[in-house]
Amino acid sequence: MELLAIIKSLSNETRLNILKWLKDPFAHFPEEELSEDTPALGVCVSDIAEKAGMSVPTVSDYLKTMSAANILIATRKGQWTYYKRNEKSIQELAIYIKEKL
Amino acid sequence: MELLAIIKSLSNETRLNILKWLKDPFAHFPEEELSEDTPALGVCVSDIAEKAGMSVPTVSDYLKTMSAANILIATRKGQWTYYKRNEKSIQELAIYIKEKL
DNA sequence: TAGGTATTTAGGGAATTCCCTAAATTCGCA
DNA sequence: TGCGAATTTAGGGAATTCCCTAAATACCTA
Repeated sequence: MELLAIIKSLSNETRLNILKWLKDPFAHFPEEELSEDTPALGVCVSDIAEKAGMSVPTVSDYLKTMSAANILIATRKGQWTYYKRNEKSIQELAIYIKEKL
Repeated sequence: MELLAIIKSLSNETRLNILKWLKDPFAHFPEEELSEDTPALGVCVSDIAEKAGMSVPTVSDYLKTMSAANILIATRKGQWTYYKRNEKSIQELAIYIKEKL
């Protein structure tokens, strides 16, 4: 648990929004971009960039930062990289703040 | 709960340390600087700056940011401003992350 | 009211973060 | 093999954050 790295990875409005959107992709991304694999894989970079209204490279880097902090999980599948939340880490963060911070 | 403001107020190593030090002032500040009022009031700016090894104005500003985010509580007493943790807000943060983020 | 101590406000240089475009890389498929 | 689509890497201008010194303010006490 690198608390500072996690907090920094969340200290930006867009990145915080991404985390929230990924909590329920079906509520936040166009249905035609999603599939039955979405719950297991997450959402691909370009769909997240589109939703964020930002360039793909910027969002790619944001997602990389968040998975480096272990708050997102990346899965490469063919030419796509899918990102989903790391629910375990998010719960650990909550517990750390509650008990240790 | 302004989540982004709270996270930003914690996204710096020194500020995060301050929050941890204030969890147990008697373990982190010289005894002669503390008193029976410490648990109720917290620790004054210059003692925190000294512990952090940073200038008083810098730490004063950090503390102001953290109390603006409602994560610390300031009490002015004479010429001193004491800062203590806002345990309620910290618990709310943990709960928000656990349940809403 | 004058002087001393604690803090805050102002101002600014250095470092970091934000977020873009261009180029490079990765991978699927004809 | 070669083209097209998705992503990542590189490079950099603009904005923000970091954290200092100097000056101003607040408050106490003689």
